[in-house]
Amino acid sequence: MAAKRLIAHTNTPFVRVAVAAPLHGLFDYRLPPRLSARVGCRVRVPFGRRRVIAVVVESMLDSDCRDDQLKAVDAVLDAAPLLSAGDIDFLRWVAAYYHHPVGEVVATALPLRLRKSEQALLPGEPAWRLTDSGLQAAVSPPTRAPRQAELLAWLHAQPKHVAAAGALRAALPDAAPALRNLRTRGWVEHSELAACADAIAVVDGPELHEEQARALAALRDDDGFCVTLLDGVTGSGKTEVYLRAAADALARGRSVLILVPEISLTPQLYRRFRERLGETVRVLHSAMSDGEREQVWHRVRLGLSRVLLGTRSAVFTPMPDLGLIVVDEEHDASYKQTEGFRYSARDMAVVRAQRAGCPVVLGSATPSLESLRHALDGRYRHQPLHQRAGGAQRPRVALLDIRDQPLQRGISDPLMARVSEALARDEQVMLFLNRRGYAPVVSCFSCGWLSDCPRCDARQTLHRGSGMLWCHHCGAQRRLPTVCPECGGADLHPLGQGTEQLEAFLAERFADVPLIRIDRDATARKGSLERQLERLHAADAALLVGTQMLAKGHHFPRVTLVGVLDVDGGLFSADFRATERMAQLLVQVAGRAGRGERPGQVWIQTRYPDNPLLRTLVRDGYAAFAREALAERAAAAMPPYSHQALLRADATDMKHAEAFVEAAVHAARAQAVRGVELWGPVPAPMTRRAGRHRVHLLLQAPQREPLHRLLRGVVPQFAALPQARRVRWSVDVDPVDLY
DNA sequence: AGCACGCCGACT
DNA sequence: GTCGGCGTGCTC
Repeated sequence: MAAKRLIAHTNTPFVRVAVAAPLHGLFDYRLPPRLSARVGCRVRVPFGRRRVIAVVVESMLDSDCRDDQLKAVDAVLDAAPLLSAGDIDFLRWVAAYYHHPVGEVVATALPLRLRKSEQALLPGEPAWRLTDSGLQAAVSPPTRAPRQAELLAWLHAQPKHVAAAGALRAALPDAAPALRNLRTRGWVEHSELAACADAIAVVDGPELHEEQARALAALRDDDGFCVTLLDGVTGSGKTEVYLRAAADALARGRSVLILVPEISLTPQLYRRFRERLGETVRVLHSAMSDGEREQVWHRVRLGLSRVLLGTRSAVFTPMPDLGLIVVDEEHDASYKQTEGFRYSARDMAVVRAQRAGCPVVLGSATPSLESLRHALDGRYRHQPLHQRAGGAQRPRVALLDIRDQPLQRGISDPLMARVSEALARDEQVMLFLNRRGYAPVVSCFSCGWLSDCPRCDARQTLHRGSGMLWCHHCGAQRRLPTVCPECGGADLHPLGQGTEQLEAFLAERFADVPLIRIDRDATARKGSLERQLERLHAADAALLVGTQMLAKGHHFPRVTLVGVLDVDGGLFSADFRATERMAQLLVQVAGRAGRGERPGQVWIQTRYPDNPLLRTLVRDGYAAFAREALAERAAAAMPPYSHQALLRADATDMKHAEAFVEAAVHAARAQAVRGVELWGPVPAPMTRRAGRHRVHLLLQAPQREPLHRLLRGVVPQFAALPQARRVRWSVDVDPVDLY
C-alpha cells in the first residue's frame, strides 16, 4: 500500500498516453525527472513529426518499448488530473467494448477546447485586487480624485483586499473609469477569486401520487447499483420522480447526471430543475460555445456544481461521488451516436452507474425492447406508472381502414369529417405525417422519369416553398425543372404527400382556422416555433401538421383529435426495428391528445388493419405490443435475444468496398470463433449514398462473449488490411439501424 | 487523422 | 527543367 501510494505521487519515469488518432494502441513516453504527470493529466508529446495533446492513462516504472524508441514528454499541461483513475478505467473499458481506438474515446470525454487548446479554462471568477502600492495609497487616498478614493476604500474594506469583478460592478456601478486609472497607476491588478460551489437549494414539489411514491421508495431502498425502468405513460409524472431522487442524492452529498435526448432539452426542463434544486443544476448542450461548455465541465468535475443535465456526450463527463444517473426517454434514438465512435449513451450510463455503485433510472412511456427484456428477466427493476397526473383520461385509439377509401391528399373522408367536427367544436386537431417536404417524388407522366438523386439510391423530395428538389439523405439540391429532363415534356407531377402539401391543402380547406406546421423545415428559423406555439395556446380551434417533431418535447393541452395519416411504412420495412419505432412514435403522438378536460381520440389510417402487432398496440397498448414483439424477436433470434455488430465500409468504387469486406470475412473466419454468424459481404440497404457505395458485414451471436472475442482479435487486423486503404470503414457494436 | 516521402504528368 | 497529383508508410 505504502509503495503504491509512493508510485502514485512521485514522478515515475514513464507514462502511457492516449493520442486522439484512429490507432488502437497506447503510446509510452519517458517523463523527464523535472516533470510530474499523474494519470488523467494532459501532456504535450512529440508524435511522429508533429506535437499533439495526449492524456496520461498509466504511470509506470518501466516500459516494454526499447529505450531508443521512446521519446520524452514535452510538457505537462495540467497541474491536477482532469480525469480520475476511475474515469480512465471506464473510458478504456468503453473503448474495448466498442472496439474503437482508445485515444478517440478519451478525446470524446474531453470538451472540444481541451483537445485543441493547451490552457484549461479552470473555473474561478475574475476579480480585482489592491497591490502593495495600492494599499499604501488607500491609507492616504488622493484628495483630487474622489471616485478613485472611494474605490480604493471599498477594495481596502474587502477581505484580503480582493473583490469579484461582478461584486465590484454591483457595489459601485460607475467605477469603470476610476478602475482604469487605478490600474494604470499600478494600485489594482487583475486577479482571480477561488471558484465557489453553487448553491444547492432543494424546494418541495407537489405531493406524489401512490405509484410515484412507490417508485421513489424503491430507489431509496437501494443506494448501490441498480437499474430501474420507470415505465410511465406521458404525463404520469416521471420528472417528479427524477427530481425527488436527485434531491435525495444531493442530500447525501452526491452528484447527479441527467441525460435527455437532443430534442427534449427544452429550456422548460432546465428551468424546472433549477427551480427545484437550485443553481447547482448546470446544462451541457450543442448550442453552447466551446468556452461555456468547458466551464460547466470543470465545475461539474470539481463538484462545484452537482447536477448535470446534458445530451448524449454528457455521459462521459467526470463527476465526483456520482449518486444517481437518469436517462430520460431511454428508447430515444438520439442516445446512439450514428457516426464515428458509435456509442450508446444509455448503455454506457448503465455501465457507468455500475462502476460508480449508484442507481440508474431509465425512463420512458415506450421502453426499448432491450430495456424491457432486462426488466422481464429481472435484471432491471420494473416500475410502472399507469396513473396520469391530474387524472386526465387516456385517449381513445382506433384504426381507420383505408383500403377502399378515396384519399384526398392522403386524408380519408371519415378522418376529414372528424377533423371538421372537432374544429367546429372549437377544438384543436393534430395531423401527423412523418414525411417533410411537399411530395417525396416528382414524376414525368409521359416518359416515367423520376426525381432520382444523382448521388444516392433515393428520390429527391420536392420542396415547393423553395422550388427545389432535395435529397434528404445527402442534401443534394437542384431547381425543380419546368420540363422533364428526360423527354422535354411538360407533364411533371408530384407524387405522394409531405407535410408542406398537407399544410397548403388544409390552409385552403379550413381558411379561417389557425394552422401551424411543425417539422425541421418549418422550425429551422430560430425562435419561430416558440412564437407559433404562443399563437396556438391563445387560439380556440386550430390545426397542427407535422412530422415526428410533433411527438417530442412540446405538449398541446388543447388537442382532442390526432390523425396519423400513414403508419404502413413502419410495418413492412427491411429494418426489423421499424415496427418498434413505429409503435413508440404512435404512442408518443397519441400521448399529445386530450391532456386537458376533454378526452382525446386518435385515428390511425392504415391499409393493414389486420396486422397483428398494430392491432395489439391499438387494442391493448404498448406493453402488450412489446410482449408480442419480444416474442417475435425471440423466435427469430433477433436482438435483444442475440447480439450484433456491423462492419460498414464505403468507397466511391463499389469494388473497393466489396474487396475490403471480403478480406474482413476471411480474417474473421480465420479466427474460428464458434457461435458467431457472419452475414456478408452484403450491399447496405441504400447501396449508394452521397456518391459512395456501401457494403456491410453483419456479425451476430446468441452470446456477447464470443462476438466480442472475435472482434477483439479481428478489428486490429481490419485496420492492417491493404484493402482498408481504399475504403472508409467502421465497426458498430449494437447497431440500432442497419442503414 | 496528419504528415512526409516518393514517383509520374502538364506547366510557370 | 519544376510544381503538384495522391498511393504508401508511420506514429512510443
